[in-house]
Amino acid sequence: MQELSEASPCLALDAATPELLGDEAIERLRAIAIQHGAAEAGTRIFRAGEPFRAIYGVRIGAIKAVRHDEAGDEQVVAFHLPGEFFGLTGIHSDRYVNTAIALERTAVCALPYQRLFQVANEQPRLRRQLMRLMSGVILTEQDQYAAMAGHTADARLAFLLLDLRERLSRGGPPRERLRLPMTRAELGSSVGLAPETTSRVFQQFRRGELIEASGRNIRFLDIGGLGRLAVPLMHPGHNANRTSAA
Amino acid sequence: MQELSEASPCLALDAATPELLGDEAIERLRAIAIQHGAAEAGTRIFRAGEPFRAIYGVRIGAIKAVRHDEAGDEQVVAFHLPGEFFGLTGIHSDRYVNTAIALERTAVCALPYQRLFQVANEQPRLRRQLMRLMSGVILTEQDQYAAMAGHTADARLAFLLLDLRERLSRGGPPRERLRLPMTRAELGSSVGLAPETTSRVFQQFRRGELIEASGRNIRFLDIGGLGRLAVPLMHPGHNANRTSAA
DNA sequence: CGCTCTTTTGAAGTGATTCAACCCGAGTGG
DNA sequence: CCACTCGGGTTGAATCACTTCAAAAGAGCG
Repeated sequence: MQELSEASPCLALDAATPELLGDEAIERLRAIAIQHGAAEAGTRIFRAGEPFRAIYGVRIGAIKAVRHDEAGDEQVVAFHLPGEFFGLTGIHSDRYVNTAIALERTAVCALPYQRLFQVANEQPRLRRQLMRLMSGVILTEQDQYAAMAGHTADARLAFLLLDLRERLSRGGPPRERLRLPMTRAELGSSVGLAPETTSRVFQQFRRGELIEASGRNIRFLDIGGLGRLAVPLMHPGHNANRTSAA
Repeated sequence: MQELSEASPCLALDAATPELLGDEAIERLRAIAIQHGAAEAGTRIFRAGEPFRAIYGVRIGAIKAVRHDEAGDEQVVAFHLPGEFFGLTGIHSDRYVNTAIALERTAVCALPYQRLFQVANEQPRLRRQLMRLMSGVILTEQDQYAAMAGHTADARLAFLLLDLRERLSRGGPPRERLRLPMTRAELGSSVGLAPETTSRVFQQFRRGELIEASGRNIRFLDIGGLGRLAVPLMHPGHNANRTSAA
């Protein structure tokens, strides 16, 4: 389905890298990046509590970042899609705080953090990009947070679907059809809804002719309509340079 | 009530600064920091959409970061307490995305971002601390996010109260009594609850002998009990070096 | 001392969860 | 090739939690 060879987005630190970082920085990054082979669905990239060693980038596929309560049920904290980075919270704690699990056949690359910062010490522009990257993650988190707080299930899922549409179309223009890498349960969990509720809202969207959906295949019929549902929580400058955290 | 002169926490980039940064970095930071005088409750430090110029630190008082939907009602995104930094999302967007409002008489200091990064360019340890700071913000956001998703009003507020207790006792041991700088409505809004619900949960906590509360004055009677309510979403390493974002 | 904003309380309404059953499609083995 | 199984998805009915609306009591501030 998806090619395992591809212009490595692992080096696309945030948006337009080559111009922003300069050729030398790119070369240095390429040298330290460790390309991992394809991981099957369900593979854990790292577990909560493990010592922090590297920041990861998604090349192809998709990752979910989850936390477990002691009952053992998992709560999805974020999704990480191609071109995005995860594992950033480890910088602060020296340990990963989430567990990262592949949702489908997925390839990631690792940027070992010691070496990454060595390079950053010599490359001011890379430093700037790293800061922007982290700031962007904070922004994304806050958007998600605001999207959840005190809004209905429709609004949350409309927001999530539009968000995923944008991120899954990364690079190109937003796509009308796409295949979601996650289950209804995971979709719901990420915005604090039960799987049944998620399913019901999907039905409602179908009846309202907002989307077509069979299984994980989605077709967007009425972006404006979804936007109107999600609108209470949108804000300007909500677009480009999206990245996720772990 | 609170002294306006005090060892400036504006320079306390994250936890134990002097050892971590070195005297020179501290001196440089002190030189660029702009100490603002006391701002009355209700003062806006910056507004969403304004161009990003500086990162702010709270010296005394408290700040709320809010977003407005087009209906005009505000949603609290975060609180910023003494020793914490805010305005970090501006790095990514070149504009502030939230509005920062003083909750009480509050003094902040500004670290103009151009100069801050000039200093960071020459001080590797400062860079490291900045990264850690931002990583910590991401972590905090995720904690809040996880705290909200699919949990009851009791759990959310128990979590919030314990969090505030820890942050308001910054430096010293956790205090048993404290004065909350925000209203019930603001407390509730920050975790996605209506003010009435917040009030009712407070009553419930009182009846359960978990806290005493009259107005904004809180006394913690049973930390363990609160912890048990909030527990589904706690995780280890959740403590030190807290910071907030805007 | 009176005004206003905050907090509290009640009662009714609504939206999401829960529990349970059923369906569907993919994969497996007879 | 078909029956079986298993996980994910859908649907219904009952319950529960939070919100909403309304009203009154407090608290803080001029």
